[in-house]
Amino acid sequence: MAYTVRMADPFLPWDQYGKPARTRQPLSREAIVDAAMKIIDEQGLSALSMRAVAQALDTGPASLYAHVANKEQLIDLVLDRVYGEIEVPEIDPARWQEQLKDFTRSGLKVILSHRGLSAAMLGGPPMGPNGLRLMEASVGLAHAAGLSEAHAAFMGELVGQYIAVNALEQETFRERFGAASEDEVSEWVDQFRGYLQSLPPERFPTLVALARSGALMSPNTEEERFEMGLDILVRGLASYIESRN
Amino acid sequence: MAYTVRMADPFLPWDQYGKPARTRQPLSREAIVDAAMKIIDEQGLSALSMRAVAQALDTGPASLYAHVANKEQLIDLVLDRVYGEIEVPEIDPARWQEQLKDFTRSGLKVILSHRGLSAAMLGGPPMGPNGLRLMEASVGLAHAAGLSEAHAAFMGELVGQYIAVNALEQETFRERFGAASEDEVSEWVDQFRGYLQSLPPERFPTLVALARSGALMSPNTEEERFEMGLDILVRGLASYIESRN
DNA sequence: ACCTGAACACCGTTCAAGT
DNA sequence: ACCTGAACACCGTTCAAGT
Repeated sequence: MAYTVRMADPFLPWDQYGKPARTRQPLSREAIVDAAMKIIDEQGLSALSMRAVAQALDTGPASLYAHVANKEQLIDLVLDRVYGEIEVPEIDPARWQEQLKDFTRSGLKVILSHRGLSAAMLGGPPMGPNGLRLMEASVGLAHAAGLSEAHAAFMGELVGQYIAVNALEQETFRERFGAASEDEVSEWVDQFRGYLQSLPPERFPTLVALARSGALMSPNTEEERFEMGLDILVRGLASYIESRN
Repeated sequence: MAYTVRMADPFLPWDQYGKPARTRQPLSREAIVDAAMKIIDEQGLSALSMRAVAQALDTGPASLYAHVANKEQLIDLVLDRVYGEIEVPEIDPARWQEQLKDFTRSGLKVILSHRGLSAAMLGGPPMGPNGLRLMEASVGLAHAAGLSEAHAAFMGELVGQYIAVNALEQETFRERFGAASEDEVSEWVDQFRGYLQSLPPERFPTLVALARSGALMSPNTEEERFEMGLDILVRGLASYIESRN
């Protein structure tokens, strides 16, 4: 067996007498969430494992379980921290439509800045402190728009789902074509268009017409698509509210 | 080493001369998809593993890779088969709203009957043969309603996302409370209501009012919630279409 | 061409043992 | 109370070898 240097060895000059050479900061829930967040931001949610978090903290995976119930809870904790980054509006009933849109846009931007986390948003309603803040904002907005609290609560969920689904869609698209150049993407689109054109027009009249019509999908960029869906959502809400009066 | 019975052993009485005793049907993509589907229906998508599929087919996991590129592709194949179970309407432009709603309802019902699969729906636009059939139906419906093909294509995606998100929500709810009795659920709701009531009313005015107002969420059942969201979606679409004329 | 056993490089979580 | 090493019971996928 080889001789290995131990921290407590009093003969090493860099070892300050009385305390161990390098006190690693002790494990804590906060430190664990920090480490998890860093992994997600750098490598995406799919790279998050209890083992990776443990390694970042220079310990073994089993040690994490003293501070966190399981991986699911850890992700929820990260998610709630991320929710804290989303700006919420001061509610102005007269401008609820524009405020709701801004809120949704800001939510999308934040969640997209933590790769892969959008998938975790669909795990259930946000129940952490920051999640409740968001709930209050969107439910409050819908309430100010004229919905009962109960209907407004449902509306808050719709908005959250809209953000999550859009973030997820944009992420999976980037994952599939992220490495590809613009040329490669448009080549792929051309191929797909060609495939649609080759379908039997009796059974697929609209898709064939679509392929022939030039643009495959008219809201073309991610942003245009997000905005169009958001417009439809807000229009639907406004129409629903009107129908109740 | 123990003597092990071999299929070709000519001395065993149940071994019919000339062909092996039990010719297992050969592996095929179809058989693999069958087996995967059975596992999903019985135990949910989370129980689907290449190893489980292989075991069901009495072989090793490596054998599957001669017929299927990877697990992701296998899930896509299962998904497309499930898409085949969804009924599509004969398009009648005058009734597009009701037809769209029926189509969405039928889609939800089918996807819910294959536990966990809804999560896979969010992996991208459906590109298999049955998926294209659905695309033609929803895009055709939106086109009949007055949208350009390109806008209609985007609309088709919205509908798919709405189905997926609702199925996913209902499934995660059942997963979390599926084992619980109605009493346990309502006890949990009461607890949550109490928590909301205890929040500082200055910072959470709407949530506190909501908790005090009795019903936590007004569309109460899964079905009511689905229908209300669907109503909002269709209203939004109708309003959007009108604004373009 | 298809199938196989064995291996690679991972997972989340538990548990007895240490401090 | 907190941390650890080791193990349990899994994963998806690859690869050389067999038929």
